[in-house]
Formats: sequence, C-alpha cells, structure tokens
Amino acid sequence: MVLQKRLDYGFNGFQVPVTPRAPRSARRRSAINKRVEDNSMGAFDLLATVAGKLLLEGESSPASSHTSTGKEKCTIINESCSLKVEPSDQGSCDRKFFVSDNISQGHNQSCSLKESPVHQNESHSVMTTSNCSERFVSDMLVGEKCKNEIGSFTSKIQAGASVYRESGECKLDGEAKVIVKDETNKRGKVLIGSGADMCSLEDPMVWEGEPPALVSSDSSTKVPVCVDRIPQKSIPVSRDDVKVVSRDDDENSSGCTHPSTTTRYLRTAPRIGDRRIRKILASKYWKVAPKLKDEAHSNSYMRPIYNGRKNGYKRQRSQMNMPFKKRKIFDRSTVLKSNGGISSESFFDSGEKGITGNAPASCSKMQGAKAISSSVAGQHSSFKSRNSHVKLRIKSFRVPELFIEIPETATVGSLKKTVMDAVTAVLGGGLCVGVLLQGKKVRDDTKTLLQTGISQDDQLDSLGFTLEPNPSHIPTPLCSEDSPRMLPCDILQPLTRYPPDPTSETSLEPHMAALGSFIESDHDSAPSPTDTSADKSTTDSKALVVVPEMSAEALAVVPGNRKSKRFDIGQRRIRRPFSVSEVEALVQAVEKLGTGRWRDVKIRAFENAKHRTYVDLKDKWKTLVHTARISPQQRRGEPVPQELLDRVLTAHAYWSQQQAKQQLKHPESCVLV
DNA sequence: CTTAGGG
DNA sequence: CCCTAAG
Repeated sequence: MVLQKRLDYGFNGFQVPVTPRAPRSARRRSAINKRVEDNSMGAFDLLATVAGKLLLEGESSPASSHTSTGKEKCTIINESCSLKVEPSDQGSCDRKFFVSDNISQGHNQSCSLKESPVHQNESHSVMTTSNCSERFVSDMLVGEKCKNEIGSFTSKIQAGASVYRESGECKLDGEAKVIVKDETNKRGKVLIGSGADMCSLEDPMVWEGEPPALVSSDSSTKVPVCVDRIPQKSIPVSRDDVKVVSRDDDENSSGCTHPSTTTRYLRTAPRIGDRRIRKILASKYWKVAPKLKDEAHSNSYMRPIYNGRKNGYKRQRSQMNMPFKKRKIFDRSTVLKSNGGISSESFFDSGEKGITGNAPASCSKMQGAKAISSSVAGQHSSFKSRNSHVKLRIKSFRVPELFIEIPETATVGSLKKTVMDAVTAVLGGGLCVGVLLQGKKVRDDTKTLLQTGISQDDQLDSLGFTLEPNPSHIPTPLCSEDSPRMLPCDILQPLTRYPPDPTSETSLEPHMAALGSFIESDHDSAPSPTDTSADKSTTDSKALVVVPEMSAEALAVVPGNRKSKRFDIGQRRIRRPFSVSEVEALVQAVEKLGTGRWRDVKIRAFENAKHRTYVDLKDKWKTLVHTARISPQQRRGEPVPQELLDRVLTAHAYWSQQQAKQQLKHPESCVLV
C-alpha cells in the first residue's frame, strides 16, 4: 500500500551532450573528435566509433554516486519541469552529466511541441533545422513499425568546414566529431557557422551506389520511410519509460549504509550482481568490427555480439596487459583532437506529442502515458576536407523517454538524483547507434561510407545518428577476444517486457519483500533473517523501484543495467562496512545454511541488498572468523558484539566439521546439507 | 555462474 | 574489496 503521493514525470527525452566531460584542456570547447581510419571502413565501424565514443566518455569518470547527496548540478524549472542533461564542468563533480532546466534554451523552445496527452501512443518524428525554422512532424506508423523506432533518438549532425566558429556555437553541450577520411570526394560543401546562420554551398548529389529513395528536402516524407525500413524486431521495445520511486529524503548517506536512491529495473535478474554488470561495462573498448566479407551481402542491420563474456570483464587497469589485439582496438577508439570544426546544432525537439523536448515532461502526472520516444532527425550540413575525411560533429544525442515516479515529499536533490540515475542507466546501458541517411536507416554495416554515400557531401546533410535501446541487453559491443559475430538485430533477444497488467505496479512488491533481507539501505533496526515482514516492502519510500508501465506497449527500455553503471566503470566499489545488523543476518544465515553456500545465503538474507554479492558475504564471513579469533584490541571498525563473534566461531567450527565428515563419506561428491 | 582462496 | 582458478 502506497501511502505516499507520487509525482510522476515523463521525460520524453533528454538532450545529452556527447562529450560529457572533455579533458580540462579541451573542455573549454567541449569537443571531442574521432578519427576513423579511412573511407573504406564499413558503416558499422562508423557506428562503433560513435558508440564507442559515448561509452568512453563515461569510463574515466570517477564513479559517483550512490552516495550522492543531491548536490548534483541540477536545476529544475517549475512550470515545465523541463530537465536537461548537460556536461558537468564542475571539477569537483564526478558526474559527467547533470540535469538542468532546459527552459533557457531559446532555440529549443521554439521547437517544442505542445503537450498533448492524447495519442501518446503514437509516435512522431520531428525534423528541424538548426534554427528551428522548419519543423516536420509526421505521424509515424502506429503499431509494429512504430515500435521499432521508438526509443531511438537521433542526434543532429552537421558536418562543416574546419573553420567553424567556436563562439556561440558549442557552449555547454559537448560535441563529438567523427572524422572520416574520404579519399575520393574532394568536392566540398561548406557549412559555415552554425545554428541559425549556417549556410552551405551545395553540390549536386553524386551517388556511387544506389541513390537514396528519399528526397531530402521534404522531411515529412523522409521519416515515414525511414521507419518503414526498420526491421520489426530490431527494436523490440517500444518505450523507454521507467518509473522510479525514490526515497523521499536526500540520503545524506551516513557512512555507507544508505546507498541512497537506487534504481531498480525489472529486467534485473536477482542473481546478477552489480559486480558483473560493472565488469561488463568496465570493458569499454569497443571493438571495431573487422571487415565482414561474409556478411557483405546482408541487408540486415548488423550488430556485433560476442562470445566470451569473460573477456569483456577486463578492466581498465588491465589494459596494459591487454593483448595487442585489444589494445589496438582501444587505440582505435581513442579520441583525437581536431582543429577542424564543424557546426551543428543540437536537437532537442521531440516528435512526441505532448511530452517533448523542452517544455516537455511537464510536471503533470504521466500515469500510463504511452509516450514513445520519437525519432528525431536533423538537417545536416557537410563539408569535405581536403584530406578526404568526412568530418562530422555530433553535438548531442537525445536520451529516450524516461518515466519517473517520485514521492511528493522527495527533495529536489533526490529528484535530480533520480533523474540522473535514470539517465545514466540509459546511457550506461546498451545502446545501439543507428545511422540515418536521408532519413533512411543504413542497416548494412558492412558497406563503406563511400558506398552508402555517407561520404558524399550532399549526403552528409542528411546524415544522422540515433541511439537506440540495445535490443540484446548485452551491454553493447564491448571488448572481446573473439571476433565479433554479426547478427541482424532482428534475431536478437527482445528485452524483457513489463507485464501489461495495469496493476503490475504491485508486481514488484515481492522483490521488496525478501526474507528479512536488507533493503538497499541498512538500518540498525535491520530485520533479522527470520522476520519475514512483507510490510517492509510496502514502504516504498525507502527503496527505489521501477514501476512497470500500464500499457501493453509500455516496455522496459532502460537497458538492463541498473543505475549509473557508467560511473562504476573501472571503479573500485565503495567500501561499505557491514553493520552489526548485517553481521547478525549473515551469521544467522550461515548458521542455517552453512559455509559454502554463499549464493543461498545471499538470497536468504541479503536478497535486497544489491550491493552485497555472495562473494562479499563470503569475504565477510572470512573476516568475521578472523576477527573472532583475534583479540578485541586488534579489531577495528564498528565493534561486533562478542556474542555474534562467538556464534561465528561456533558455526564455523560446526560447518567445517560437517564438511570434513562429508569429505570422508563421499570424497568425490559435493557437500549437500 | 559459484566457490574457494589468495591478494 | 578485487581477482582468478576451478568446477
């Protein structure tokens, strides 16, 4: 029973700076450039480059924030509740992004759409020019096709001359540049300036391959076609809504026992510990797909998947020992600076009726909103540099719609954090990058930029990138020893869907009512492993829960990874001393289950303490035993009641004996109790 | 993925 | 807490 009133916020999308945080030296410009080897690279390489960029941005980030205390650099605007994710310039801020109001974005505002609660399950696409002078809103097909495109967001990309103006252009937003060599095309279209005053000198289109079926001038027709071509199953999820309930206090985490608001995603398998996720994400190297001759004829939108997950666990610090192969890959995604400039413009407008871009989210309750992230494409200008590189600058990406539910009594700080978590979860999770050319999705990753026409000056105008929920849940193409296998998105596993059941909001309750488990935060009054009180879950003001959406279309899109994985990347977990109550629970569980069944212990007593993995419990037991054996004077930290330590020794002795007995009886078989 | 142990 | 070998 939820006693607290909640405020629901539906965020259709966030504009996310591509480069949340550039090196100090480069931060001023906030631009990051990427250089891609040559023109022969396949489209996938381009994707990997772009996507890799995104991931890389987050990896070096010092982790953050579980214990964030709402100091995030965020601001909330009253009326529209429009939030914007922006790169954080604050040195002390660990985060890459921060949420702030988007109201001030004048140019964006002009593009915003009015809210329209109705037809929320329809998806639309909006195309705008940088100055928003144009706006195309076209209804996209509703239904299957529509779903496919849902959740994707497009970045606006513009290629421009190296002479782009730094002023007035790239202020807050980070930018990413993609530089691709293009040996053949010398003809150039130069885009000067940015935003409203950008202009370009066009060249006649010259297609090497098949010309695009669309006319770039008319966006209204572009989009539908684009959608049309999206494989039905490529994006199994129709929305990115996430309902998050956060604690109503700001969580000035006392010590480490109050992990603070944490987002919990349905898709999460209880058994999967943070650790694994973190590890997977830790491997931030995007492997650029090798030439895939075999797949050359495939039309499918390909994406790489990898076999060995173990390889993906490699952490940053392991890089030095990384095989050359890996390092090479890593190097390849290394960000290079470029003096070349380009202009682009951020895209913020969303096609979503109602919840949109700027004034979006509206403070209104978005209950059951079927908001669907719309795909946004932008106008692009291009420029061909002499060195035959195609230079692109991606100013920003939009994050798919988020759905947040938070208690009325929550503090602004916690709201910020909640949003932050949701956003970072999306960012940190698996995202696919899609390439749009002339509004058409380029699915054949094996084609070269040249072949697809991406390297064509004219085409650069209509080149766009989209970030889409990764259908595979796999934290996107990460480093792997094995060569990536390319598989069409179509056959990838769809994300777990939320039950269509409108009452599903309560379906999560069971998760919260674990046997005397610790709910995310530990309290001194923590329950003993035996008192199974379901009441605890009812108090959802304590923990974060992702509440499923009502509509059948409402699907969990937030990439499987919970909370801000990105920040965890490469980061050692924060130390969280076990509280006495936790020790109590541990001891009790071990007394019952014995040593050697840590997973069971975890499930039994720490089911909801997500930060405690069974390995942690095992380690803790180990230290407990050690602690119990040493003199009280030598012990450190919060003193553990001698009574508990005695039980530890007793239990340890008992189970050790049991184990020994089993060994004698069945030396071969495993120990079962 | 789990365990078990060393670091 | 991390990392890894083993199963």
